[in-house]
Parts: sequence; structure tokens; C-alpha cells
Amino acid sequence: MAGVRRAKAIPTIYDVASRAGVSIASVSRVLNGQGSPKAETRKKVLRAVRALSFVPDGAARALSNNLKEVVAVVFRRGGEVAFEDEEESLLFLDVINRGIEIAAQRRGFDVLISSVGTNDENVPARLAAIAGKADGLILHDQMLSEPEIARLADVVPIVTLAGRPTPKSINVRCDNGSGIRALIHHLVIEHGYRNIAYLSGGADSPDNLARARVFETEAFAAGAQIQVGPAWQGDYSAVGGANVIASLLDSGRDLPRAIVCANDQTALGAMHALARRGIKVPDDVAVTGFDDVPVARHLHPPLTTVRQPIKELGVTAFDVLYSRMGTAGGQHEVVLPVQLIIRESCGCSHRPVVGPSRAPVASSET
Amino acid sequence: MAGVRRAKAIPTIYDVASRAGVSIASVSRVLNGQGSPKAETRKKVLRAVRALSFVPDGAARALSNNLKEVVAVVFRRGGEVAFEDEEESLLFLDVINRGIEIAAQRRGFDVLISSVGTNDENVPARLAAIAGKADGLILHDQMLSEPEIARLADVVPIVTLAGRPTPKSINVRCDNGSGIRALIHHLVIEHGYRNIAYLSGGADSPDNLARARVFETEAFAAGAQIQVGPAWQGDYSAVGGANVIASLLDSGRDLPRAIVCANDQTALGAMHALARRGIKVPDDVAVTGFDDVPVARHLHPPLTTVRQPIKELGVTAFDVLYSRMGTAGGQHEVVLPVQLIIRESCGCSHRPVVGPSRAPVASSET
DNA sequence: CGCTTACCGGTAAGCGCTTACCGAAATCGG
DNA sequence: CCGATTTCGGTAAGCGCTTACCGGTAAGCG
Repeated sequence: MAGVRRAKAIPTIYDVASRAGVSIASVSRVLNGQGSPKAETRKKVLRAVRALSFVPDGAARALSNNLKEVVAVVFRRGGEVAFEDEEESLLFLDVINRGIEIAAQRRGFDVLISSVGTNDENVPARLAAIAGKADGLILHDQMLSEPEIARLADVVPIVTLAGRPTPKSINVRCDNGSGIRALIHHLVIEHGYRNIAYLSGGADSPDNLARARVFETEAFAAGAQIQVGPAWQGDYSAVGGANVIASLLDSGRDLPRAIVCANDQTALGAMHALARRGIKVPDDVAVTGFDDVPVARHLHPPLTTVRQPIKELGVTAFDVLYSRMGTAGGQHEVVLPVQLIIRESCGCSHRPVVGPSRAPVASSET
Repeated sequence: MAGVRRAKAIPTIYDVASRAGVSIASVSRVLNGQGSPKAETRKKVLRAVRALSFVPDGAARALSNNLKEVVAVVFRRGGEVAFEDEEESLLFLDVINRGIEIAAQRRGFDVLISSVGTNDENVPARLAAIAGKADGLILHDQMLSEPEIARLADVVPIVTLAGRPTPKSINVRCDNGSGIRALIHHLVIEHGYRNIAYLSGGADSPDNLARARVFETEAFAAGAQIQVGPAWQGDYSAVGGANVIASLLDSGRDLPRAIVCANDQTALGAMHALARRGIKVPDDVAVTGFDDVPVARHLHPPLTTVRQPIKELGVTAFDVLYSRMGTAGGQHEVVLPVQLIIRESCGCSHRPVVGPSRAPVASSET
């Protein structure tokens, strides 16, 4: 593994030491504020550092300290083709990443971003390579099986963001249950819609499953008719949502009075598809989302949705991960509160009502 | 700098070697495909690796190879408060980053993301620390003076994205000139607007300066009246754009027939501000942007703008940086072509005309 | 069947840093 | 004024990996 090499020799701590006329130990001490170097020594070292533009090598420091000060964040990208609409969904990941970055910064960590393609060959190996470059791992999507997570977790602590808690890793998520509950309450009780559907997200997403489950029980409890099943299977993407609506319409099925979409992207696609067929939202069919991505408020009509504290998700992921470095054990799941954001796609007319929200909940249940 | 330490000992190459009954050299060779290990040896090593869940330490590899396989990307964040609208502008950076990531991946590199606050104390020191963790540096905003860049460039190659070429670094940007030129041509010649203004971006941004300069000369050459100056000073943000319009209106000034905004964000803010005063876009005042961020097409009216190949910018930044590792010299500026995207905010009615575009240009001129 | 040539794989020397350990110099008290 | 304390700073031992170098074994040849 020869690799690219820098042409000119970069100054090392030895160069600094000899130029300053001290030992490398002193240079290190001055640079790291350890021990109590004499002012004189200090000055000499600093002068030499400046003169040589010395920058300590991170790899060497990491090796010596057994601490890289890096967390790796991995997400899944679907090939290299980006759908026009897909671009927007980047936002969701990116806002989380920003949160991670902010939290990391506070601890002097930096964030190593990496992605694996959906059709990549050896995902576990790739993940291992990334893990080797970091002190901790944050996984955006479900890209590793539980045993694979367990293996890797022996090397670096792992936090997942759209997975489920495992004995070796921690999952951070939002309170899907109370979000859907608030939504159902609003649609069924307050608006009186008696026939509603859940336009599902990724079939293997734990969050989607949780939302679907709560949807069914709550809608049933509220006495509404529900539509679910394969015909309502989306994939979290805008096109996915649009396709569901289109084929439903093509097959001549009656639409429900309201459609609860698994996320905002799906809602966006659904609304486009409905508009294309001349179906009015919310007059003919109400549509709601989940996430409250920034574009949600710019849709027509503005989207009623459940706000996740997206950036907080990232901050929490890092903080939890950080606290796990050097200490195993502790809770395996962190749940953040959500908030119902009522705009107009549900049938309300621009009244900024705000629904229930809950305090953060930590649970150890799997 | 004690730092956090992992509790359980992580297996090293020595553990693998002794478990496999071979030397560490063999383990390394098997893992890196160097030399020609016997199938037998190979198998023993792989078995041991699997049994121990061995993951080679990135820092040690980096130290030994003199190659970290990491590029650092740094951007400037404005405090931790994010304006509602600001969120959207993340997109621009993030799409570039995605491009960097994709290009990096192709070379087996990962991307270290880091930000410095606008009000951070010691920026150069922070940058140095980041540089120490990477093989190359990509700077999003102008955050270092030329001498500071020069210092750091002795340690790692540097590519800037919104700076200007320096003897020690490379700048990657879009062809501002031809973008503005196409815009002016469309507005003045095709639409016949005789009075136009440039709503400026960040005062110290080279791109903004270039756009402003071309705006003036081209508009003048086309025979249009121009409005520029302090009253038209924005800052690339939506609020910045809105404020300019608001104070212009407050001071009772006449608005020009068309406003060329420094970027899409600014245009978004300007359009909001105009709408709030009941001024119609494009009937009363035409507005154009620059960048073509994804939301641009969802604005009302859809924004006429200059499309930058945003992701390409990132890909190019990495590729240029990569080629600079180990080899100094070469060109100091890379310019990517842009494309005029005509939508409706300029006064056109939904005809998807596409303007001139130019091939990539590389220049060594400062 | 003995010697040359290949082929493998082990030993050990770094890569650039931190820090335990220890000796030298400086400081203090009696 | 000298020994007991401190205080500073140097020496050297790693951190976990790659790889140059070399010795041993097996295969190839006359």
C-alpha cells in the first residue's frame, strides 16, 4: 500500500526540537500544555514551531494517545444518480450531520463522513475500514445486521439512527408513537375524517414499522376506517409516494379522506401525484407528513406534519456515542420528543396550532 | 492529553499473528494483498482475523504509510443559530460535499468535515489541527489570509472553493462571467429591461466581486441603466436580500425593472420582501438568482437563475486536490461552466429555454 | 544427487508522537 | 553553607502498522 507521498519533507517534532535547541519531549509538552515548561523554553519552542510551520501529525498523535478525535458517520447512498427530488432529502441527513458536527466540535472531535452504495460489494469490510479511522461510529441507515454490528462494536462504540437498539449498540430516534398519535387525533377527532390511510415508508425501517403500527391501533381506537397494505407501500422517497397514488388511481380505487405519509418526502410526492390528477388537497384528500423538513412549509398547501428535532438527533447521537467511549453499558435507546405542526394540508386554514410534545425519554427496553 | 480510552483491549495485528501462528508481516501482507502468501497462510490469517474481529488501526496505518486517506473539508458556520431560511442554504455546501465525498470514495479516501465559527478565536490553529488529520484540505469559504494559506500549504495541499488562486493553493469556481453575461443578455436584450440592479453578496467574496464587475460592464455595454452601491449590499443570505429591498422601499427609492441577485438565497429573500409590499414578480420587477439550488424551481414564480454544477464543483475540488498530493505545481485555478436556466421570475412564461454554456476552462492567471 | 534459483515468511527498523522515568539544576531550610 | 526538596527537561520506550532485508526451504537443473 505505497500510496501517494508528499514531495517535500514535512517538519516533524524532531526538526522543531533541534531548531529550538531542546528535546522533543519539551516540544510536545509546550504544545500540549503538559508539565510546566519554563517560559524561556516555551518561547524557544514556539518560535521554532512558527518558523517551520510545524503542524503535528494527527496519525502519530492518535497512535500515541490511542484517541483519534474522530467520529465516523456513514450513510447509504443509492447509486450515484440523484433524482431531482432526492436532492432535497439530503437535507434530512445533512441537518443531522450538522448536529453531530456541532456536538463533536465541543469535544474537539471532527466528523468523518462516508457513504456506502446500496449496491456495494462488501459493506461490512468497508465499514470496518471506516471504523479503523475513528473512535466511534454513527450509522444513518440500517446497513449492518445485528451480528455484524456486534462484531464491529467490539472495536468502536456504535450509535444507529434509523435502526433498533441491540445489546452492543445504541439507537437514537424520535418518538414516532406520540407523533402519529397526535396526527390521528387531529385528523380523526378534530377534523372528523373517518377513512384514512398510511402511506408507508421503507419496508424494513423500524421507524416506519413503528409508525404503521401506532397508526393502525390509534386509528382503530378512534373509530376510523383504515387503508393499509401492499398497495400503500412507499419507500420514503417522493417518487415512491407518487407511484402509490398513481397506481391506486389507475386501479380505480377510492381514495381515503386523509393520507398519513411516512415522511415529508413521501407526502411531497403524493401531493404532486394528486395535483396531477386534479384532486385537491386538502379539500378532496388531506395529506400529512413526518419530519418537518424545511421545504414542508413551502409546499402548496403548506404541509401539516410532525416535527422531529432533526439537529438534536445528531447532537444526541454524538453525545451518547461520546459517553460510550471508554465505558460500555448504559441504556440502549434514546427517544427524542416530537411536535405536531399544523399547517394547511390537513384541512386547517393557516392557524399555527401546536400540538403535544413530550420530554425526552430514555428506555432500556429492546 | 490523556483522552478517553477504550476499556477492553482491542486486538492488534500481533494478536492475529500469534493466533494464526504466523508473523505480523504475514498478516499485514495477507490483509494488503502484498507479496504472494501461500494459500495455507492466507487462510490461517483470515480465520484469525475473523475470529478476533480484527480491524486494523487507521492511525497506525496512516503513520506507517504516510497516507491517511482522508481529505478535510472546512466551512464557516455563523454561530450556532440557524435561521429558518438559512437551513436551505446548507444544501449548497452539502451538495458540494457530496461531490467531494463521491470523488474521494473513488480513491479510497474519506472526508473529514469540520467547521469554524465566524467568531472563533484562533482560526489558523484550528485549521492546522484539522490539516494534521488529513492529506489535503478543501476550504469552503475564505477563512485564511494568503500568508496563512501559504504556511499551511507546506503541510497539506489546499484547494479553496470560494477564494482566489494563490501561489500555493488552487481555487475551483464556476464561470461567473459567462453566467452574468448570459443573464444580462437575456434581461436587457431579450426582455428589453433598461434599468437593472445587482443585489450583491458577501462583500469580501471573490465570486461576488467578479459577478458585480461583469454585471457593471455588461449592463453598461448593453446600454442599460444600472443601480449598484451600498444600498444594494446583501450578504448571500435570504434575510440580507430581504433587508435590502425593505430599506430601499422604506427610503422611497424607485425600484429598477430587474434585479440580478448574487445568489438564489438572496433572490428568495428579495422576492419575499417584494411580495410583502405587494410588488409583483416578474410583472413589476423581474428577479434572478445564481446557483440554481433545488428550491429555485419551487419558488413562486419559479426562479430564473444561473445553474452551477454544484456537485461537480465538489468532485473537481477533490480530484484537483488529489492530483496535488505528492506533486506540487500545476494550474492554480479551475473554472467550471455554468448554464442559464430560464424560468418565470424574469418575465418569461414557462418556456424552458436553455442558454449558453461553456466547456471547462483552466487558467493560470491570478 | 548436488547446486542454483525462486519463493515465502520472519526479524527488525522505522513512521511521528506522548510520557514514564530519572538525573541535573535550582531552590529552600536549618 | 550544605543537604533535602522541587522543578525542569532529556532519554527512551512504546502506540500498531508496513516493508526492506535476509535466511531457510523447496523446486529446477545439469
